[in-house]
Amino acid sequence: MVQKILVVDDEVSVTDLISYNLEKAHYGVLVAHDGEAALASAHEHKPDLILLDLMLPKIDGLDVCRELRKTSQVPIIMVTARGEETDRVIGLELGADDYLCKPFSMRELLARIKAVLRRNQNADQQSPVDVILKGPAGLELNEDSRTVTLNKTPLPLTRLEFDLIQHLVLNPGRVLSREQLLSQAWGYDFVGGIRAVDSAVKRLRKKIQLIDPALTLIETVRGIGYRMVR
Amino acid sequence: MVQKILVVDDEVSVTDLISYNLEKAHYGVLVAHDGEAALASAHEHKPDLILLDLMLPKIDGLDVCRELRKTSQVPIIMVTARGEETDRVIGLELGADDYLCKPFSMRELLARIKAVLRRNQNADQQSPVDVILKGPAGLELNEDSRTVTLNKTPLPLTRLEFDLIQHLVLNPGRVLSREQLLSQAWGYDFVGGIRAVDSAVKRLRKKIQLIDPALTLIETVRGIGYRMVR
DNA sequence: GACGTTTGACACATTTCTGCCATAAAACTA
DNA sequence: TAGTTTTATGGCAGAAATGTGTCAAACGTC
Repeated sequence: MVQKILVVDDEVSVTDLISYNLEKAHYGVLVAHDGEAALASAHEHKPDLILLDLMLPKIDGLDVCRELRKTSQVPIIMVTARGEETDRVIGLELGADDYLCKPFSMRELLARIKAVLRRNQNADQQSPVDVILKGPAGLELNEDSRTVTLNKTPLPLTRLEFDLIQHLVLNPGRVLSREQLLSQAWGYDFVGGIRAVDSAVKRLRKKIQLIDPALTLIETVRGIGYRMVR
Repeated sequence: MVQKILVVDDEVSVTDLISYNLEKAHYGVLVAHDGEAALASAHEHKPDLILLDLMLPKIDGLDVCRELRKTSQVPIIMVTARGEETDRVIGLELGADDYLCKPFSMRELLARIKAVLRRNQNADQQSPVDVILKGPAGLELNEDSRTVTLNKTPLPLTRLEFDLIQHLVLNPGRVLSREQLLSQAWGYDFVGGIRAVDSAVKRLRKKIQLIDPALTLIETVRGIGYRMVR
C-alpha cells in the first residue's frame, strides 16, 4: 500500500523538487500551495503524513497545524527557515511530530519521514524495531544503523556504497540504468560522468568478494546498467 | 483511572496544543488562563498535576505556586522562558517539583510529567526510584538527577553533553544525523552551524576517554552523522 | 560586575572517499 | 577472426568529511 504525503509550500519549485524525490521513493504525493488548500486537501484525501512549511499565504502554517490537530492525529513535519521568529514557533513543536530547518537535503527529509511514519505506526510499542531490508543470498541492510551483513558477516560500506546497494535491493531483479542509479543514489544535483557508477559498483563487488569470493550479487546488463540478482 | 492535569498559560494557542497532546497521551485536561482561575480550578477539581507558566495575568505564577502550597502538595511543574535562572530557583524553593524552559518539545513535557507523577506516587514509600537509562559498556544515565556513570565511575557532563548522550542512548545503534541531533538536543530554535555537533561530540569523547581510554562509545558514520554503539 | 564555565566558530591537520583516467578484459558484430 | 563497443580494474589526485586545538563570546554564578 502506497503511503500518501501532503506537501505544503508556497513555492512551486520547492514542492516540485520534493514531489519528484518522494515519488522516486515510492510515496504518493499531494501538493498544496497555501493554508486553505492544505486543510482542504488534508480533509479530502487523508494523507499519511503532512510536510508543512511555516510561512504560507492565507493561513499561516502554525494555524494550519493547530486546525488539523483539532480533528486529526496525522503526523506533521514542520519546515522552518533558520532564525525565524521564535515566538511564533514556540507552539510549533507542541503540535508537530518533527521539524526540519531549511535548507535540508533530500536524504535528511526522507529519513525524517520514514522515522515519523514508523514512530507513528508502532506508537504503542515500547521499543521500536529497526527496519531491515532483505536482499538475496543472506544480504541484509539495516536502514537505521546503516549497517549491512552478508550471512551474518558484517559488510562495511561507505555512504555512497550503502545508498547504491539499497536502491539495487529495493528493485530486485530489475535492471537499473546508470542514469537511474545516479539520480537515486547520488542525487539529482550530481555533476560528473556517468562512469562514476562503474567505479562504485567495482568497489562494492570487491568488498562483497572479500566475504564470499564465489558470490555474484550485482549483474552487469550490457548497454543498460546493473541489476541485483533476485 | 485517568489522571487530571491543570494547564495554566495565558496564551490560548499554547494551552490548546498542550491540551491536545495531553489528551492524546490519555490524561484528563483542565485549563486556566490566569492565576485566579488557576487557583479556583485547582481548588475545585483537585488535579493530579499542575503545569504552571511563570508569566500570568492577575496573579503571577510564583504567587500561584506559593498560594497552592499553603493548602496542597499537588505536584507542580513550572514553565519558564529560557535564562530566567533566578526565577527557576525561586520556583523550586517555593515548592515546584520540576521546571521546564520554553521552548520545549512535547516529548520533553510528557517525560517530565511522567517522572513527576511517578516520583509523587512513590513519595509515600521510603525510596523513590530514579529513572535509569542504560547504555552500552556499563554506561548509565540517571534522568532524574541528570548524572552519568561509566562502570560506576562518575562522568561529569554539561547540560548539552547530557542531552546529546541521552538522545544517542535512546537510539542505540541508530545513526543520527547532525540535523537530528541538533533539533533534538539543541532545539529547533538553534541558530548556528551544523558542526556545533562535532564540537560537542569531541568534548563528550574526551571526557569518556579520561575514564576508559580504550572505549569507543560514539561512532562516526561518515557522510551521515553519529551512532551510539549497541 | 568579576569570575569560571560552557559552547560555537574557526583554522588547520588528518583521514577517508570517490571520480577519472589509462589500460586491460570482455562482449558483441560482421 | 578482426574490429568495435562496452565494461572491468588498478591507481591516483583532488575533494570531501571529520578530528583537534584554540579562542572569544555568551552565560550563569557569586
